Amino acid sequence: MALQFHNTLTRRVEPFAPLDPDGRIVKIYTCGPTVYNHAHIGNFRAYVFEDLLQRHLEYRGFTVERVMNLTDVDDKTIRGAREKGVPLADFTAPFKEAFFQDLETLRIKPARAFPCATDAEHVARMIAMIEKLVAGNHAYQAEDKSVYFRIASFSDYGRLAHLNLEELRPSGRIHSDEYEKESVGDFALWKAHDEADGDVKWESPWGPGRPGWHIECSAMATALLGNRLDIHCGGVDNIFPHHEAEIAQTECCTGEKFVNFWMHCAHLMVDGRKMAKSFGNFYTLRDLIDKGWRGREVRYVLLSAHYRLPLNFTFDGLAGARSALQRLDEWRRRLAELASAPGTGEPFPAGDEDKFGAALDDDLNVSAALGSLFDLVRETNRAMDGGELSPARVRGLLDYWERINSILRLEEESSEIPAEIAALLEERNAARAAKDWARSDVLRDELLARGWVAKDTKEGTKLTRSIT
RNA sequence: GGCGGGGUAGCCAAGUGGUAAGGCCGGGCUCUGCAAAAGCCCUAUGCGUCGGUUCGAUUCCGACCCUCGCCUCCA
Repeated sequence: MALQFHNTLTRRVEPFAPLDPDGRIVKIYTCGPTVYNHAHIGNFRAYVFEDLLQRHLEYRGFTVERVMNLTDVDDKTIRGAREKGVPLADFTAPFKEAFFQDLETLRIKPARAFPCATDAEHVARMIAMIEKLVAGNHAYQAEDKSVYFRIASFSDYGRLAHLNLEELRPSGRIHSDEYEKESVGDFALWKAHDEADGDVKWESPWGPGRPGWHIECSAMATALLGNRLDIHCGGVDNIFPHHEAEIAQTECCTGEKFVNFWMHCAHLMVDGRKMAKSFGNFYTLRDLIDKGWRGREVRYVLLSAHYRLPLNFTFDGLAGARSALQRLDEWRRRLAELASAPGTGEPFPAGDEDKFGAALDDDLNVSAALGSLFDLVRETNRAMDGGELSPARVRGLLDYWERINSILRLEEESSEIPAEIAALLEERNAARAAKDWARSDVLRDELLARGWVAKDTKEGTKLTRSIT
């Protein structure tokens, strides 16, 4: 099956082909976090989905150029800095650093660039774009000195979200100052400085102020990737208004179609309901790590359901992920032992029977892909039990695992056995050889206390790290 | 009110106009000094409800119920 993805613009699954005339480079822009706190696992669902997308494209031979922005100026960051009494940059810096650590914990491949909204060159570009929009009659300065995009000037506005602008119902999120706009749907490109912003301001042709949220993505995406993108990702809640606004601004500036494929992932829920601090079901990645869960376990949970379906996150699910991963670990370890003798691998899968890759080609059907992997695990375990797997075949299977793991990145943490642990193991082996079971059991407990599980198998005792 | 996701075993979750992948849990077996671990095997006459089309519907059509979300700075 040819590679195909769901496109929010058309609400259809469409064959994917990059803009690159050589068909090699894929340009992706992904909306990143607002750094006013630690990102929560719902945020990371989107980033893990984007990671899966990138890695699968790479599996298929594309070179992915991906950019992810960091929003480091907005109402929330300004408020946070004020409450703490520190400059904005000092307030956001630790959250930026934490975010990068979290990406690493979840084994998310870093983007090629992580531009920040406050980067001088990007602020300059935002201002330049706004000037162009004003000159082109797509934007205007209102009485409150802010500059707004005139949605009436862009006939496609509402196309991505499939919203009929006449039927929009006012919500509580509209601020009182917005009646200064020509239309209630007009959104801010440049926000005039006010008291609450403190010293957070940039000079502009419209007076001091700061960029609106939407324009930052348009400026940074076009600056780093060009006027046209292959794919733009985000959570479904970004469809409207954020991505709608991005299309309007960017296309009015460039006169070109901004994005070919819009891909949005559904929300994460926790225990069957929206994650919210008031429900007591709000978790950052750090909360889970502190509870003893591993990054790859969280990654597995976030990865294992299709990205366009709501994902219900539970601790039962996390425990299930742990068990499933151990099954994969054990399988890989068995293969590795059987493959230890040198030799040539027998290519696997034979021909084009790559069910795993084929499933992902179909709009990242990761559930089907994992299903095929576990089928393979069971079949080959059975063959290994019966001693029917040749070393060459085993090496081929290991090679296949390496390839699909370049997408999944679910391998176990490498665990070198420390000398003292090895010494305890030696001692226990001696006790067992002497059939001194009491001593053997004491040493097993000792190993366990130090975080290692001893398993006596017919090939001898094996050590693995205990969980938590 | 408008727009859009979902409802498949105890839990999570693929999928198809022809009789339900996979994972977790549970049960059985094997291995084993014991234990643990691991491996194998088993586990939905059923796919929200009610109608319709069809030789045949979980799949297509219609109505309805439930649930989650978006509707102007939430991934």
